[in-house]
Order: sequence, then C-alpha cells, then structure tokens
Amino acid sequence: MGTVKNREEMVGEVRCSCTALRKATRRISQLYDAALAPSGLKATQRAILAQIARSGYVTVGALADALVLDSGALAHTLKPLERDGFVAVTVDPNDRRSRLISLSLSGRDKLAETDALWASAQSGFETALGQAKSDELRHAMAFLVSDEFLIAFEKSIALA
Amino acid sequence: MGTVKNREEMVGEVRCSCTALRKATRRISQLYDAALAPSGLKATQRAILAQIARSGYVTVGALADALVLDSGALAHTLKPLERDGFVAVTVDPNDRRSRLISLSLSGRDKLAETDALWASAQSGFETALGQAKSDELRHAMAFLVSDEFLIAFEKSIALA
DNA sequence: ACTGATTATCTGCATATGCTTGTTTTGAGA
DNA sequence: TCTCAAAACAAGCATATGCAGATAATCAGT
Repeated sequence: MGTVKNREEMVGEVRCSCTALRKATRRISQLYDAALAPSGLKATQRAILAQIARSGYVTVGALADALVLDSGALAHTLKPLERDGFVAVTVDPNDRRSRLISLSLSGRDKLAETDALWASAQSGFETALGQAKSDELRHAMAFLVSDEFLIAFEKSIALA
Repeated sequence: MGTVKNREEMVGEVRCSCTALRKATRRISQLYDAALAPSGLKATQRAILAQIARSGYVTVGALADALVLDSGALAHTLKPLERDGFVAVTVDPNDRRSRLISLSLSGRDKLAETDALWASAQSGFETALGQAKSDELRHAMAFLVSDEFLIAFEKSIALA
C-alpha cells in the first residue's frame, strides 16, 4: 500500500462503538471466565443463576428481559444449567404456556461457591480501571440498555 | 426464602462489570445488526472485513490479535465469509504454516455497501449517547483491551 | 542433516445468541 | 360456545466465541 493516509483512517474501526464494545467484552469475559473456572461456571451462567436468585420463580420471558437476552437464546442457555441440575423448570399452573424457572439447592450452592471467585475478578477490574471509572462504566452500560437510549437511537435512525 | 438481607445483595449482579458489558453489547449489537441487515452482514462480519481492508494481507494470528479474538474462533468466523467469496485465503509462501487473508473484490464491494448503513447506526449511537460520552466510551473500551489494563488486572488478582 | 521445541492453523466440542417457524394455551369477541 | 388473534415457548438453523488436542512447518542446537 505505501502511504499512510492519516491516523483516523489507520485506526478506522476504532470509530465503531459496537466493535469497540464487542472487543472489550470479549477480553473482559475471558478474564472473568478464567477467574470463575474453578467453579466450572462461565460468567454468563453465573449471571443467569444470580438473576434467578434475585427473581425467585420467573418465567423465561421475564428472565430474558432482565438479562437483555433473546428468550429463544435463553432457552438454549438454560439447557446446560438444567442438565447439570442447577435450575428447575416447571409449568406455570396459572398459565400453562409459561414455565417457571427457579434455582435448585445445588444451584444455590454453586452460586455461593462462585461468590469469592467473582469478587476477586470484580475487584481486579475495579482496581485496574479505577473505582470512579468503573462506576461510570456500569452506569453507561445501564443507559445503553435503557428504553431512553433505544428511543433516542431509533428516532435518530428514522430521521436519517 | 423470606428475609431480604440488604440492598447490596438484592441488586447484586448490577455490580458485575462483565455482566453489564455483556448486556449492553447484546443490545447494541442487535441495533447495529438490524441497521446492517439489508447488506446481509452482521456487525461482527463487517468489523472483520473492515480490519482486513485496513491490514491488507494478514495472517490469521495478526488478524485475531487486531480483533481481540481467539484465532481458533476467527478461523470459524472466517468460513462463512470465505464461502460467500468476500475473503481469500492463501498460503504464505514465506512461511507455509501461515495463511494470508485478504479481501476479494466482492468483499470490497460488500464492505463499501455497508458504509452508509454502518454510518447510520454509528450516528444513531452517537446521537443517543452524546458525542462526548461516545468518545469517552470508545476510549474506555480501548483501555480495557490494552496491555496496561491486563497487567493491572492480573497483578490485583495475584495479590488477592 | 537430524531432533526437539516452537509456532501457526485447524478441528472438534461446547456454550452463547438471535431469528424464524411451528405448537400450545389463552383470551376477546361474535 | 366457537373462532381467531395474541402470548409464551420450543425447535431448528446459523453465526459467534473459546479451549484443548492434532497437524504441519520452521528453527535452534548439535
């Protein structure tokens, strides 16, 4: 190629917020997964168990919403957890279309087992990025999944 | 279960930076994917083509590094792109262990085709989050994938 | 030139995710 | 009550990702 145009073009993709997010998420997920490895759970699986723990008995749809996850995707992801006996799935007697997901005893144990491992990773993250920046980041991420952001995004797209 | 311990435990997962990142990345990826849909490419695929365009002829390893992606994963992800004729793979004559990845003409065309679609999504993102915050966010993501962050993270983990 | 260590990839296996389509169950209205 | 639209899933298909094991090619050292 030869001539370097300008730095903007060199770093190009860095301009893509989606790609930036995906790259960072891959890296950070690896770090958390490594920290959780002794428990046999991945960060995603722990997140699901933790959400169920907080929700009690939940339907697939409600759980998917809480996790900002497609319900079909959640159904798949739930399978290994169900297979390993961490979550129980029953038909909702009040609406047989729905299933009620809940943590089994062994699910609770497994979740508890990951607490220290997770705390270590989270602490490492906050130390490395800094407390203030970490808080900022979590708030920013929360905003990105908010309705407010979604509305603003779609409005902008529509106008363009 | 009954008694609620304390708020910290209730919101629990919200404290997990990894989960926050993953949730936000899922949502944002959906938005970019939807914007790119007319082209038939996903955001990840466009990111790969764009990186190849910037790199010229690259080895799988170098490309994987640039994308913060496992090289095995990249090998898989490259298959559909190769199948569809967007990228060409040849053996590096200087080191036959390596492959040289490059964009085909149709790959260049396809990438160009996505430019406007991507710009629309990116513009929507920056409008919805705000220019300053968007820049900040990209910088933060860049830091998360930097060696500096990694070193700091692992040091903290080791000490704990 | 031969051997062992190293490097670059690939493959297979498993989870992560999303979309589309089909099935079951509800629930609103004629 | 019968009918049809809507809701909640489940299943199948395709990509996204990572890791561990297998292969081929290179290289350093003898």
